Amino acid sequence: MSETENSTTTNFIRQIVEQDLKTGKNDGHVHTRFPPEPNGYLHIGHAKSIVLNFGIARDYNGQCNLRFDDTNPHKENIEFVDSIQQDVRWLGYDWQDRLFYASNYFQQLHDFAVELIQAGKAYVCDLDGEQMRAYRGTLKAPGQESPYRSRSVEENLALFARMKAGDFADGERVLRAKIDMGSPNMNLRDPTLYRIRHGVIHHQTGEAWCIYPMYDYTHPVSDALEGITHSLCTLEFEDHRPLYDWVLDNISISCHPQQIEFSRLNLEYTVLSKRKLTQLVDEGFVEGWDDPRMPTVAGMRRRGYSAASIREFCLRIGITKSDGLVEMGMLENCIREDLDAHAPRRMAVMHPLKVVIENYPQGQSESLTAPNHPKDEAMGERQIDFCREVYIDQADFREQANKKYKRLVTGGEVRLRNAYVIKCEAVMKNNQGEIVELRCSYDPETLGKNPQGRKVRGVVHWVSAQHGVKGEVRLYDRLFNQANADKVEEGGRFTDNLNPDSLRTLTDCYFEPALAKAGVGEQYQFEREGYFILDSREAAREELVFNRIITLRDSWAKIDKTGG
RNA sequence: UGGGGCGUCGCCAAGCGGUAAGGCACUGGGUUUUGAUCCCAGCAUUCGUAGGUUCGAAUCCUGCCGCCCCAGCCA
Repeated sequence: MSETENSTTTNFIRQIVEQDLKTGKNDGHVHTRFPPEPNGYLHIGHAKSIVLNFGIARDYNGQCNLRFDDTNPHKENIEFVDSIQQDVRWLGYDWQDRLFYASNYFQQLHDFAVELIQAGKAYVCDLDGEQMRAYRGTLKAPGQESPYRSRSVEENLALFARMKAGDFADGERVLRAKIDMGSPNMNLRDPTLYRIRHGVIHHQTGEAWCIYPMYDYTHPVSDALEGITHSLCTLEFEDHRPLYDWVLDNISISCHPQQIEFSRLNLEYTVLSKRKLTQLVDEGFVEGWDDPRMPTVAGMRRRGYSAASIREFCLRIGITKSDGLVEMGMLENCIREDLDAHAPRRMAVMHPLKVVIENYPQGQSESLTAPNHPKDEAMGERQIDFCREVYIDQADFREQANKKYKRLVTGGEVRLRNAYVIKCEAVMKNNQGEIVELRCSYDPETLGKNPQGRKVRGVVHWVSAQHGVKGEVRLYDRLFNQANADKVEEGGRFTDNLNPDSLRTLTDCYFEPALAKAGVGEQYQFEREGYFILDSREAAREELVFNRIITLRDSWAKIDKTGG
């Protein structure tokens, strides 16, 4: 697809980078990083950050590291570490040999902490969580200094060593920065630097450590150690920046990256917080992290979104500091644009209605040729079998309708896509009065050309009853009913907003024979219906199972609804 | 004693003192063996608001209003 990448794309962060380059800051280097915590799967909000960080590195001849911010072992695991790498790669980015873990720096982090203690800028505090909260003050009232704040350097050194040695239980003591309990910025009221965590096996360091550094302390040090020039993060870290700078100003390290914040992505009809996504998975509201309805990279991949379309989306929404709620239509347009250009066309009938073509010889069939793409001849063609009995979609026939309805009506004509024009001669019903079959005739002169003297406006897709392959289709709709899925009534839960009809399964579908050879990861357009992909988890099954990625734009639906 | 941010079309977003880009959505019209695609046209006299500075303000200044974030030993 025509990615706007690196052409017109600019944003305030790129402007800062360009300015830095111009003034020779950082010796003309650009070095970014994408630093996820491995406590869940990546979602489209992460994709925004990935596209930003790796994109800047690529466009300004710099580098971008992948770094796991793995300082809180009991929320993290190796499954997440693996999935994150897979997802970043799938999105099209390469960190080469620069895969890092914050835990790589545990020793250095420790040594810098000792340095802070020696400089009288950090102390061991015995207050428990509740006491600490009380001492911290409130948003409007200053905090009180901890009674342990004035311990001697020697005592702090000894205590910190004992923390590290495992002499204390979880929560018994922490190491704190000595900054300002009266600061209007809560983050500067002697923030915790280290806490004690026993009995957890860290996915990288095992049981080597029982003290773990906090994000606010770890992040600036990790960035500096890696020579990051621009440390990009989301808006909620804005008031952590003074602490980020404090850490680097008070340890013996020369590199001092610039933290720049941008707004996180909010998307209509879904949630993008790891906490909530975790709940959806853990409480069984969805099949898993890769459920096709999930806004995760894994879910979107399984759903059939292309990496290019996700990248394009991330570029189109831009980077700013204002928080917004992006319409789904924006994302949908990106995938439709990509798939329209690249997906081969096929025919599939999802609500079959049998059509018997009475003047077509019994037992006969023929192989018709159909292009794989209406505009791109290079995509070739395939054979489609035609015979006396075919299926069309129930929605493509009405006993009677006004002239706005361009499909088949009793006594009317319609073209079978890539085949002949047929005319409905009779409607067969069962005892309940339901339509079960159509009796039609076909005009043998209409293959590849229009009939003489009359216009046939409608075209419908079809599948040969004799040659078609039966299978399943899963139709996905928005996961939530509310555009702002996070917004809940007093006392409610965000899961109250879940759309009960986000998944519909159709088991009585017919696919044209060429679809039997569909491979994992191949997207198709089922003409007049939408874009589909084989479900990767069901690919081993004998029966075909397709996921609907997205419908085609449907202007008929609007006309029909307004009384067409 | 509160602090930090943000307000430009329905949504996203350029704009950086010289007279409101673009994309999505939407509305018309054309082409079409997909009611798709494609093409063409339309869509902010006005930038949260009230003042001020200026020949000139979305851009600078002041006040007001609205929204978001912060009181984890989470990130």
